[in-house]
Amino acid sequence: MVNPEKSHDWKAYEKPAVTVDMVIFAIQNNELKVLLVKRAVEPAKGSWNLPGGFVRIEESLEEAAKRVLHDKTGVENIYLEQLYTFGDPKRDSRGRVITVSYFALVNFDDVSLKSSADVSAVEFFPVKKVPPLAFDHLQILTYALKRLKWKFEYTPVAFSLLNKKFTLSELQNLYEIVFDKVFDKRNFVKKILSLDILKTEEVKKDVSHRPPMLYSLKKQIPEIIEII
Amino acid sequence: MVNPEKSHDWKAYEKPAVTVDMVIFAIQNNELKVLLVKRAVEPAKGSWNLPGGFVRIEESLEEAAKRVLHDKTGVENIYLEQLYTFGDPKRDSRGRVITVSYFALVNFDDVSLKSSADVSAVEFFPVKKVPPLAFDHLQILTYALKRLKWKFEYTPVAFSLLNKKFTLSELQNLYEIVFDKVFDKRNFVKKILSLDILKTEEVKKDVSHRPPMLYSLKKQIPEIIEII
DNA sequence: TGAATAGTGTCTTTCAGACAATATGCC
DNA sequence: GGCATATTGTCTGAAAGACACTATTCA
Repeated sequence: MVNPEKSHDWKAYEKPAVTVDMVIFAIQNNELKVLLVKRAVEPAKGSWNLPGGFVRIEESLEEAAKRVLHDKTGVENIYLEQLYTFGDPKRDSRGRVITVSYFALVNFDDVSLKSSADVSAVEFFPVKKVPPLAFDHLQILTYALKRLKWKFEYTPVAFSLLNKKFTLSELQNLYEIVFDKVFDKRNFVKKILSLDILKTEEVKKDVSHRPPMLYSLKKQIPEIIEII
Repeated sequence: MVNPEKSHDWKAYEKPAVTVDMVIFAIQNNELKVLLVKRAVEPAKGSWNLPGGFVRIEESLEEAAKRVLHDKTGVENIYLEQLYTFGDPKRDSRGRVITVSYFALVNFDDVSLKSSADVSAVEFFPVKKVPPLAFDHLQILTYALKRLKWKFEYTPVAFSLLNKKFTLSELQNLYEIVFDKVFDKRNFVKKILSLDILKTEEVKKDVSHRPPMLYSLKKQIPEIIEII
């Protein structure tokens, strides 16, 4: 076998294909959901998997991730973060495919799902009820869920899933969905407000009960901050 | 341009090269050091960079990382973790090269540095005094340092850098090197022992002062645990 | 005035952090 | 006894967590 480093002839060396796979989370009906696509082509035709695509030769990994995200959901400018790179030589039956996984948080109301030639369905599934996934995509999803919880605990990503102005109940509700447990309202509010990252807006209108205060994020927020 | 997903002819599509780059940390002379190699070949001939190599078509990413690590340092079975994947199209002047970075913690005493045809020098540098690095390797190193500190704070990785039996002073010394600050001895010991992850071994022999107690890690240790 | 949700305060316990004196072994 | 390093405890302040009642709007 040729050693590419020694021969300096690295271009002649066989290269793996590189893809991005997206774990796209959203909240709907008080549930945490993840976007899946049904494959219309081989391999694993007919099975569900994470949306993804090949990285083009002239685009960066993040550009590829944004392209896939936009193609499937129509959303832009959302929270996007690289997760992990999976490169087992046998993970794809077509040959050597290395995938760089990303996770994204989208506001469900902003999404308009779009299909394409290679998929027969695009759908959000509750993370507790995902169908069997092709390739190693369950492993990727599991990894993303772990990262999601960590991010909620230590960074202000949760606000990416809310509208610009939100109530403290909406925020608490979001944390309760992600961590799948209830928090004490008094302690939750005390903690959040003590972080000094929120400012009050106006009072919410058109609710059939005591109207809550609307809050928004302050301009300068630390990237790492213990939330819960 | 051909769309590989639609054409199903993805093998004809131009593929990027994939490398692994290693950030290998060790402690020597009470300093945190990182392993660098001096390039003997173009591009960037004569400049320092992180050790790395192309991922072979039949090996996993982690196998590639272990191979590079072993080739340069001779060590095996050490702490190894994937860091991040860098894929800017212009990061390497030779063409499209995506690199999966790894970080490793090695015990300096176990290392025997080895050169190879493509490098003219292999050397540990104090992280505070690294020479200019080729490509985006400074960015990778910066990222690795951030991860290293996080790992020290929240996981028991520090013990990978110590002998199996160690004194609490050695452990504290390690933390002081990594965080570049001093900790109060009483508070440090109180905190570490309260974690209930250490067990006492025998008293250390052959020291010319009061002999310290040796400790070792218990068998079952949580992966995430707030240390400091 | 009842239904629905918003908003708020106290107590206890735990933990981080500041701080220095005594113990042990070797020479 | 002197040197070098090991070992140990108390106090204070901050924050987490348990816990329940009052306020506001609308129908």
